Amino acid sequence: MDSDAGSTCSRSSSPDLAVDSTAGGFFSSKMFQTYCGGQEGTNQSVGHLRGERGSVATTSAGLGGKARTRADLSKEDLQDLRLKVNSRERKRMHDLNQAMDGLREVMPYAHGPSVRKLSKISTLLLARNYILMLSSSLEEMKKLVGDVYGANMASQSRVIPPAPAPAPAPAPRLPLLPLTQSLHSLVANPNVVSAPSGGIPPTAAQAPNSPPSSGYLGFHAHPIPSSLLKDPLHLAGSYRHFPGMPCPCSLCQPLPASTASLHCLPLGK
DNA sequence: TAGGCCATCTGGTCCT
DNA sequence: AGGACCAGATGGCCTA
Repeated sequence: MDSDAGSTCSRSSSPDLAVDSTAGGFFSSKMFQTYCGGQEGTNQSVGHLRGERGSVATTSAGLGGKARTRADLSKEDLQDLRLKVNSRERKRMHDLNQAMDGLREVMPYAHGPSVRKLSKISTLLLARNYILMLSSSLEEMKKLVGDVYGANMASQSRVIPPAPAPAPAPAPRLPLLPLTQSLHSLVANPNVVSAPSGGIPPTAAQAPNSPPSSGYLGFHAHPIPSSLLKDPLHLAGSYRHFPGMPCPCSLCQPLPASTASLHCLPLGK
C-alpha cells in the first residue's frame, strides 16, 4: 500500500505527492492488484490483509440491494469505485490538514524553519487554551474599562466645568499581565526569560493572526520546547504552581465538564 | 530500537 | 444511490 515507492510521505500535512483529483492519482497498479484482483497470491507484506478485506467486500456483495448492485459491477467498475472513494477520502483529509495548518498559522508559537511543526493534538489543545486565555483576558479588560469609565463619569459629575476630553484609559497593563504570563506558560521553557514585570511587550495583545513576537515569547532561536509538546497545559512549565496558592493563570480556571477531560489527553513526546 | 506522528486505505454508518 | 464522516489497520519517517 503506502509502501509503494510513490508514497514516500513527507511529514508535511500536505504531502508532496502529486495527488491529482482524479481517481487514483498515485494509486499504484500493485495496489489495484492487491485489492481487486490480487487475492491470488500476489500479496506481500500487508497485501494479504487488504486482499482479505477486498474479498470481504466482494463476498458481502451478496447482502442487501446495495451489495447486489456492487456484485453486478465489473472488476473495472469496482476498481473505479474504490479509486473514487479513496480519492475523496484523501481530499477530505487534505482539506482537514489545510484547516489544521491554518490554525497553526494563527497560533502563538514561532513560525520558523527551525521550529518543529506542532502536532495535530498539540495544535488543538493549544488553540483551545489560547481561546480560553483570550476570553478571560477580554473579560478582565472589559471590567477594567468599565471601572475607569465609571470613575471618569463620577469625577465629571463632581466638577462643574466640563472636564477636558476624558483621559484615555490607561494601558491595560494589569489585566494583560495574566495573558502574557499565560503565553509564557503556553510556551513553557525553563530558558524563557520572563517578561519584565509591569512592562507589557507591545506585541502581547496582538491579534491572533499577528502572533506575539517570537523574541518576546522567548523561543526565537529555539525549536518548539519539548515541554510544550509534552505538556502544553503548562503543568510542568516555567509557570510554577505554588502549594496552596491558586494559579492566577486563566488556563487554570475551572473548565466546563464537557471539556475538562481534554486535560487528560496523552500528549505524546 | 521503541514510540510518536502521520498518510493512506478500507468498510461501516448516516445523511441528503 | 452517492457522498461525507468516522474509526481501525497498516507501514513509513523521525526522534529520543
